Amino acid sequence: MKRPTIADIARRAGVSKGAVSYALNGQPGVSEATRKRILSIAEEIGFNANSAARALSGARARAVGLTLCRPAKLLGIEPWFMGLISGFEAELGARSYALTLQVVATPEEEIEVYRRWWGERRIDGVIVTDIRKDDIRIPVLQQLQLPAVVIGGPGETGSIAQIWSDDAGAITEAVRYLVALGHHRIARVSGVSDLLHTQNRTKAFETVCASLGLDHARTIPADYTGEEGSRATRRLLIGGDRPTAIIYDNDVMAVAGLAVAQEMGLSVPGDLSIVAWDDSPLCSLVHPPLTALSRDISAYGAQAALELLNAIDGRKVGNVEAGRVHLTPRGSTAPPR
Amino acid sequence: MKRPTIADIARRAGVSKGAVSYALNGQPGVSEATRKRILSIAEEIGFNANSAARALSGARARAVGLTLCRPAKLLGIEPWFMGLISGFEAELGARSYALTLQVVATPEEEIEVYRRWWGERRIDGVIVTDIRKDDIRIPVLQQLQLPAVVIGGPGETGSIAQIWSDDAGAITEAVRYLVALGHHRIARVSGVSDLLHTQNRTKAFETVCASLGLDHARTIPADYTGEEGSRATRRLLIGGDRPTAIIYDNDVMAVAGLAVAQEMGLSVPGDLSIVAWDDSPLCSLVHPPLTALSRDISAYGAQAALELLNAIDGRKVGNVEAGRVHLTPRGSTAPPR
DNA sequence: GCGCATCACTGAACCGGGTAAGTTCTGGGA
DNA sequence: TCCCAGAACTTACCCGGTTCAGTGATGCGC
Repeated sequence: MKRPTIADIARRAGVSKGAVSYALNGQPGVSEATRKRILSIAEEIGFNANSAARALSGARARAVGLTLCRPAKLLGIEPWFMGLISGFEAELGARSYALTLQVVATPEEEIEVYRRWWGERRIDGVIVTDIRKDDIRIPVLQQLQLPAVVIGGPGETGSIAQIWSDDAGAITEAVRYLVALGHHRIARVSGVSDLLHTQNRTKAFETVCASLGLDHARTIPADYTGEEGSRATRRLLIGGDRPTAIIYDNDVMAVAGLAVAQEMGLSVPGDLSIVAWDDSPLCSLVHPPLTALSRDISAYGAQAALELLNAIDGRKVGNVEAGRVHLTPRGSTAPPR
Repeated sequence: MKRPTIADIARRAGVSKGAVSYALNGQPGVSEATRKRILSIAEEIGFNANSAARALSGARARAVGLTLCRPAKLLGIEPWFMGLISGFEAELGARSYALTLQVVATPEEEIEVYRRWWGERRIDGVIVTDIRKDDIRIPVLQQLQLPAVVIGGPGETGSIAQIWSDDAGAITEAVRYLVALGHHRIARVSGVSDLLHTQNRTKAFETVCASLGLDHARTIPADYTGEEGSRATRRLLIGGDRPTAIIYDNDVMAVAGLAVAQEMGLSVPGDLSIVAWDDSPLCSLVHPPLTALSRDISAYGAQAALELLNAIDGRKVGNVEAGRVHLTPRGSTAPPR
């Protein structure tokens, strides 16, 4: 089956290629009558512009790139990325931008992918996640002048757009809630510690605990995986002055922590209260369902995509705060016995 | 920063564009010495061929497409797709093929996306999942002559390559194992019932139960979500002759089923044994860890990508059985009390 | 009735690689 | 010495859109 081109349309409409191009793109230069005729022919023969030809002349690939830099094992189970991806799609799909995905192992490899994409003109911009302090990807993107949007922060991203959520406010709310329930010994199991948002959360956690006079507050670093979540939880629970509440930096570690508590014969929430960061169906799936810090990840992704499209179109972009994180109380939190 | 082109290389090497193209593609027509010189210049200035230009002349986009047709909520939590994606990437990345993703709501919309991709020449082939009986996507792909590989089955896909796993054998093994433990009342909570592999599993489940003389065997249809998993489990457990073992068609429903059992005060595996289809970190995360039907999803994806690349290159493709599914016993199965 | 602006369109160049066809040069055999 | 084969290139066109300069035709004001 032969793919129709604008030349086919031009022939049938009895006009030149140029006129067809103007008509299809809503440019001035053709009469309304001709435009209608051309559009109806295009519709009739099922015309879609060849993306390569368009990219070659117009310098717009109509695609954006996303790299996933997490071990495959974790990628699968963490709802975060898929939520983000659905959000992107909502905005991208509406403007028929494609999303190109690449799984990488390290930030260095990620930079290589950016360079390759840029050289190949394969994408018009990238979405950057898992931002670190003094992230080595930022200067490369600036040097390449590759439009980008950073998810996470707030941090220093120079001229690059940024979407972030108020992690400090959220963790403060969670700690205050636990204290209000009567907890005094609160611990936290954190995600990968060189990520910027982990550092922001840790700082905020320490600040609020200090201000409330909680002496036993401490953060055990982990890496978002269930294994590390279990290990950190065991370390916390076998100690003499074990915490009565634990806040986990993601849902996977929280579920793992719940399993450890059950395995040790502790009742949740009687002996231990659990709060998960990032609500997902996983949190309501287990028993008891987990109290969580919820945010609309999909909306977060949509907002990021929109910001990136703005950057690609050369419009002004900024430093945007995403929708609020709010606490969703469920069965895993209660006053300590 | 200007992107280097073959014209830049040609100028620096003192040869024509054509010679550079031959050299870079390993074609005959240039001397070994010139080829080396050209390659080293390309390396030095960080040349990457413009994918649009290449696609336009060579008619190869060096990208493959994948559509995800599941509600966003489920997409996030099911490890299956992300596992598959990592698998694809392993093969695609090695040949610098890109993976283009699109989230869709219905098979009809999926067909629209295929047509658009085809018209835009954006991709060289597609990976088709969630295959149904008399799937409406198959004839469209054949008509467009769009290279494709179908994941799932076995079923009728005509000339299109297919990767499938022995679901019938796996469910037979699971039932035999439960019977060997002493279970007689075994139920199953299935996935979306018009999917081909669900039907294959249901048929095999009925066959093996009949051959073993299990009268109480029954399948409750669900849809892979935690909500439906819970609902089906409740229906099964409140009945008079409640099953002593349940097999779930995915891990998410199995975890939800475990939570329902705990909520109803039933002990797992004392009062109820649970088997999950598709092992994932989620299964080892909960307490007790779930006995699962394991398969290497990532390898499954890699195999599919390889088969698709073969189809794109016009090589013969066939009907491939993926690695075996095997039973991984964990804490959620035991003899009934 | 003339000049000029505007509209509607055409023709051709262009983007950056791929490749068929043509050209030049070298060396070996008769 | 001449001829021819083959290597090592160059030239030029192709892919399918976009865009800019140019061309008639029309309308409008004076």
